[in-house]
Amino acid sequence: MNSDHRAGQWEKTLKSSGFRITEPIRVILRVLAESPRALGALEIYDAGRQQLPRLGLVTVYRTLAKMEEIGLLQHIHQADGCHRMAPACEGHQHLMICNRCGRLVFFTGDNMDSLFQRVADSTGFRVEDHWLQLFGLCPECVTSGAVMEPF
Amino acid sequence: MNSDHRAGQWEKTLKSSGFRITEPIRVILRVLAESPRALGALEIYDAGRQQLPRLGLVTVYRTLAKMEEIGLLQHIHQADGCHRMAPACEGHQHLMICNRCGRLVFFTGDNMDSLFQRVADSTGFRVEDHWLQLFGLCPECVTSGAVMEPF
DNA sequence: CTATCTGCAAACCGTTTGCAGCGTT
DNA sequence: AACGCTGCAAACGGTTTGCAGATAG
Repeated sequence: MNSDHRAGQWEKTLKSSGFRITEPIRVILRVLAESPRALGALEIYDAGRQQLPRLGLVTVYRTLAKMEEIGLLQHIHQADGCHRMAPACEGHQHLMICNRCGRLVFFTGDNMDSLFQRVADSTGFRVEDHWLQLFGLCPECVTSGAVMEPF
Repeated sequence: MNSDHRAGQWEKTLKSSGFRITEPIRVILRVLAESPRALGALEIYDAGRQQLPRLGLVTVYRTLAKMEEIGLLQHIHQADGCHRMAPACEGHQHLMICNRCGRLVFFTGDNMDSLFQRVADSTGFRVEDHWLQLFGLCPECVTSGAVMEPF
């Protein structure tokens, strides 16, 4: 299964970064890897406690911080705030977020460099990094009907 | 002066949206209009108290909320959080943020539609909205030397 | 065996709310 | 004169820290 594989990869990277692998961490990795959408710390905590009732919210925060630190996760910034986490983009990937179900879809926006070059030429700004997110409807929600409130 | 003009425009829009114009609000508008970079509520509070010592932090929050509600301001999402506010983008404008001094530069990214079309075609995702921010060095910081920590 | 990780409680920080009085309109 | 706006204090929600005990390596 794909999410098992992702969790396994994350575990390996954490271990090789010098972190110890414990049961709470394994549970958190599983919750994150199985979710099709970005999750807040409290959501991870709630889902995780179904597998490991003694799990603490603090452990969730500390694990998320480690994973973000070594580039496994990223904060997702949405209109309602910035507390959800998702797998990090790789290479030139960017994120699309479904306004209806919250599903994340990664895509590769390869040709932004010409835009950046144009902007740099016309403003004198030296572009070092960029941040692009698209919002809309994922294929499932396009076919299944009307637009609703997020989540 | 340009920032006076901007503050005046904001004041007019607030008034025509049914809000009353008071001294605290005028101070907050002035602080925002004069800043070349995005400001957090506490920063606005501190700057505002130099003009009006009895200004309350709560009033800052309430004024920012009104201004965001009627489309005058936007939240700026940066690596260190999402608590700073800046003038809203107009039309097809996007934002560049200087990694060194925080200066905001607006630019018009007119030709993103073809990218969105390509992404929509290849993923089935219906793109409804997008969000693009560039990070780098503003012209002043490019010429004045090395990259430093933000702010 | 030791350093790291854990969970709890409490601190912390940015933001919001209840309220009585003030000031715009 | 009426209603919105103000500032204060206190509540609030999300996140972080101090600590003593548990556990991975």
